[in-house]
Amino acid sequence: MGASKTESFSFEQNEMATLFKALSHPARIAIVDYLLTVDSCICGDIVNELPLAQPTISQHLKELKNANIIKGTIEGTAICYCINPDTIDKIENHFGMIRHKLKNKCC
Amino acid sequence: MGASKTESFSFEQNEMATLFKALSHPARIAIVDYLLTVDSCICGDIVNELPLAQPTISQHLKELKNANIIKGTIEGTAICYCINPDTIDKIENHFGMIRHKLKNKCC
DNA sequence: TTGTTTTATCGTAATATTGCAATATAATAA
DNA sequence: TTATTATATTGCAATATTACGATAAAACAA
Repeated sequence: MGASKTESFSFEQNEMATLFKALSHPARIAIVDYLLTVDSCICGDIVNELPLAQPTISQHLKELKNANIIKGTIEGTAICYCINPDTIDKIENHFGMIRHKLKNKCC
Repeated sequence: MGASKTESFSFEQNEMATLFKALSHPARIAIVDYLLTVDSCICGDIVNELPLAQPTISQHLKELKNANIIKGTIEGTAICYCINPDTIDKIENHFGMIRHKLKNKCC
């Protein structure tokens, strides 16, 4: 064993787990943070911003892109990455649901 | 290589990454879901609810506990787990911040 | 005490993630 | 065309995660 038993869980559960997994690394949190501080959706100077090698950043960007947390558009030789607000909405809604269910609970 | 370069990132970035990592597995999402559906904070019949062996559930519960997403109180031989609303708050605040910074952005 | 029930831990195999050097690809410039 | 720049992919070593059988520990009952 060792692999996750994803087939045992619902689509929604797997979907949320995938979103959280994409955000489960400090470098990827830092990338999201950085994309939020720059006013325009600046591209690969993320490599200059973070203490990781270019292939490593590229890999983290790919994971964020696969999870739909960011999207990238080609601009000449560069690629412009930015946050996907729809996915942020989806995560916020999930916590809204949790918050709602948590009302009138003990503990 | 292979280990995360956690020391290269801020406390907050590591903290959020740790929270998301705790939620990055469908079984742990399912545990949180289940704890939200039961009215009282029911304990280890999570084992009966999920298609995973007892040691595996115990391990997942430990990770959720370490991340402060759930807390457990001893009740005789059983242990009663429930959601920690403070941690839910913390995550919601993080997305509140993202939402706020995302206002007036292009892409 | 012994037995029962419930949860945690140990040990280990299978698999996944992280990080980077080397290399490849894509778009533009000269 | 060749060069340059920016990003992606490959390959691999180090490490982490997942899952579970076996076993231990903790709380109570008889």
